Amino acid sequence: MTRVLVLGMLDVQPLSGYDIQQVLRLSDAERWGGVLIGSIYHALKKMEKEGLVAVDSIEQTGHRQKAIYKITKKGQAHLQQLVGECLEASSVSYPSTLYSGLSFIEKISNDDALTALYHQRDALAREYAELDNGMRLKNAAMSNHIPPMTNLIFENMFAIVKQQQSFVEKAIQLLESEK
Amino acid sequence: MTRVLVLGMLDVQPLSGYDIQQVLRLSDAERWGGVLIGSIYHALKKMEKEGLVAVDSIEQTGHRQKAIYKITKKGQAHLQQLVGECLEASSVSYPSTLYSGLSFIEKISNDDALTALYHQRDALAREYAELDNGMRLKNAAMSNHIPPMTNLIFENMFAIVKQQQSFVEKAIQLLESEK
DNA sequence: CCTCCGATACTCTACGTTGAGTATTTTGTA
DNA sequence: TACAAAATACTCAACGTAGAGTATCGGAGG
Repeated sequence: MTRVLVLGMLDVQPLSGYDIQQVLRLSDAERWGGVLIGSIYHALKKMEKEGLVAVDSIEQTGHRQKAIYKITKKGQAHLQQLVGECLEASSVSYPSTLYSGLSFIEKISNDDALTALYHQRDALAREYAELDNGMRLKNAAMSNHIPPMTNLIFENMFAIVKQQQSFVEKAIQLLESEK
Repeated sequence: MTRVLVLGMLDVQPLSGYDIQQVLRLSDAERWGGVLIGSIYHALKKMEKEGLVAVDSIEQTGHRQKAIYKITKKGQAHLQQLVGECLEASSVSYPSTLYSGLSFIEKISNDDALTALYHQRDALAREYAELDNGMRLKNAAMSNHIPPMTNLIFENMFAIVKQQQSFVEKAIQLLESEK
């Protein structure tokens, strides 16, 4: 997945590892992608060896230098391959840590469990607020003309968070009723 | 997460790595957990070094032997810690591979994209069917007395798959309308 | 003019995951 | 009873992730 993001960005224009990190940070991909610095540089190095990307130029700034990578023909073909795979592979992702926590919830006291789930609820509320804020910013930046696919993704993210909120709410009610 | 599952199971009774794999496979945790063999043995070895689990006994069968692990006092404390963390950490998980595929969907032809998304739709339908089947089996095995928390988890899984299905449907419609 | 803080650009190592691979034992079946 | 297939039990190396750590550079305030 890191590879798709990195290749996809390099296909627009040559970038350095740091640039990629920045663009990712500013784009909404940061929220759902969660790709960290280490993975980006690793992917670049790896893909360079595989001939999917190549160093375009090296910019010098005093004693510091940065490598600008560009995508190769082979890399573009690989990108298409990867995009296809991403689209067709089953995409359900369950909140497995929460599930495992709930599965073994009897291992801790009812009170401790409730406290933890209240934190969970707060975290979800924050997530929702940040998402909302992110979309407002995006809307403002694009003067209310967000591309339809991006919009679909946003809507899906909202739906996922909402679903998770109602799930946690039910779990809390269940625990509270057992008091 | 592997650790919670492994510790949680060992807290019920001593098991070997292979046993853990089997129990996981039979339980519904296999569906959402997706913990692989390698990870289990790795977790066991690691936790043994940390004093969270210990070898309870070694069963000999001819020239083959299997190590039965048990949880330690320290491990039980750690398990409680972990369960708490699992419950309180924000649990939203977005389908990031699908998102990245959709983000770069212009990199492939409209037709290829649609073909891939039809596969995605099929995969989701299969997932739904398997989930349904899994719950029926569970219901039968427990003679319709599934514990409420397990039931909540099942319901949440259904909701997630359904949400994903409607998302993919919308994406498909969007692409078809652009033909 | 200096200095200190934050941005820039990347390195490095520890860690968990993944699944193919290995070797033994049991089971079905002819 | 003999043989192949399946189950058992685990090993191992390659790989990606993670994020603390290192070092340089630019600019704002004293």
